[in-house]
Amino acid sequence: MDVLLPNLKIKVSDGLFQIDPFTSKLGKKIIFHSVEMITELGFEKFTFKKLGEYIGSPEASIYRYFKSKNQLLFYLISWYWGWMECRLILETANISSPIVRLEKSIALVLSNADEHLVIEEVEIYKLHQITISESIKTYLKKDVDTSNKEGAFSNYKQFVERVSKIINEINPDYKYPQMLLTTIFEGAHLQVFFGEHLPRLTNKQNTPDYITKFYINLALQSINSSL
Amino acid sequence: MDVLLPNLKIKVSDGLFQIDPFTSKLGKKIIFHSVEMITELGFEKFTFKKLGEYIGSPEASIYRYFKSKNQLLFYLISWYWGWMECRLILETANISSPIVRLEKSIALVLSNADEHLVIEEVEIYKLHQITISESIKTYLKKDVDTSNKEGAFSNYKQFVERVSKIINEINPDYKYPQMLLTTIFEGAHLQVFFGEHLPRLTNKQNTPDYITKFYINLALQSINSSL
DNA sequence: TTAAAATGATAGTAATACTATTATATTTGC
DNA sequence: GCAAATATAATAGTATTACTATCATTTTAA
Repeated sequence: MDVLLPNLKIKVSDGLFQIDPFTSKLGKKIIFHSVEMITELGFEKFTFKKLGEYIGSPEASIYRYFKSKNQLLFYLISWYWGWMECRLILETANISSPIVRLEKSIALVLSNADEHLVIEEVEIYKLHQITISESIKTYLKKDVDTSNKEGAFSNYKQFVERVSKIINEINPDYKYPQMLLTTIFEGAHLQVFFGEHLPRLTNKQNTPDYITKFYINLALQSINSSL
Repeated sequence: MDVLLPNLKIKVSDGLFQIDPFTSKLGKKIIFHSVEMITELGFEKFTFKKLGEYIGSPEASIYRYFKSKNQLLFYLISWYWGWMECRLILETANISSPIVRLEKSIALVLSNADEHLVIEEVEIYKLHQITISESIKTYLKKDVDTSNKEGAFSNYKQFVERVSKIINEINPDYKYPQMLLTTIFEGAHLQVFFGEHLPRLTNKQNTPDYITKFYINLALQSINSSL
């Protein structure tokens, strides 16, 4: 896909960085290696000091790109949803059936990229894992309203919005598209996590796409019910 | 209800405390005021130092009851699910229809208590709010397997288990009761939060119980589908 | 070529999440 | 009622975190 979209530039709200990291070598190193380190350590144990040591730059230089490690995480996850929207557009183009488009959208959220795919210095596979375990934590905070104003969730909202419209093509009277979709997207990420760590909270199956199928069924049932 | 169940003692795994807080005055103060402070400050900005200053005891004394602030949060949320299971048992007793029992179970997760209800030093209303915004964060961590072994999620799993059985009464062939329920419970908490802070990610209605109705419908549709 | 901008090197700060030690209350068993 | 055991208070200390500040040096752009 990097071959197909060579001039792709994912948009991220400018409240999510101090200097656009893609404008310099150091910026790109910050992106690439922060994704690596957060995947490995988890966000909590990740620090700018460790990142600085790893890439051979002082902490202070990283702070010129991102004012806090929270801002960096917002940036990465926002980039992820921007990237997901691109994929969504591509993968649903030229499909007339809204049901099929919805199915593809749900499958997309659960599908990870090839393990070695790197777009714009971003290791997609690792960023997907970060999103699964960290994204929900970014809004469940006391200062969510501030983060929201800085644009932390714009790309996610836009993604949800786009899929909502597909739902309303299927059933124009359906009243809960956003509610249904966030239930599905957040639920889907959670089931992946439960499957690995808390199996009694899910129903893991041998087929690789049981989660996708479950949520596609859930969506279609709800959309077509007379709620 | 405190009148109905005067001898109620909620069980919490003994990996979630160092000394049972209900065995002493100080312990009870820790529980009561930590619930207050976490509600007010959010868990991140809550510290044992602040709590100690507030209740007039040194930090070190609190550490004898809970080895970390994480352990205290696990304790509180575990207590919450223990309490919820009690309510579940009471509220579904003597109801023969499993569909009605399931409906009551879902409604229960979304219903908050009276604002001034205090059981065993716990302000239920505030603990419900803590659970909404903090519980999901407690498992999405790198050390989830350790916390799990310490019993951090036992009460939640048991609650889910109990409701799962109701689902299987409705449809013995249904394969995904846990997956459906965690989707609903976590989703329900999230929609409450979105309704207050990120309205574009939900579909808030004027009726107070629109979330409950949405999830009850979702559950019944899925359980009766031939998935 | 020069000045502006970015980066590096280094230092410092307040707060966090604890641990350790010793003194003083409080409770319990006899 | 009193000693022994136990719980709590008072105080100090540590490594780490999440930054901020300053100034020298390198890189880049006009």
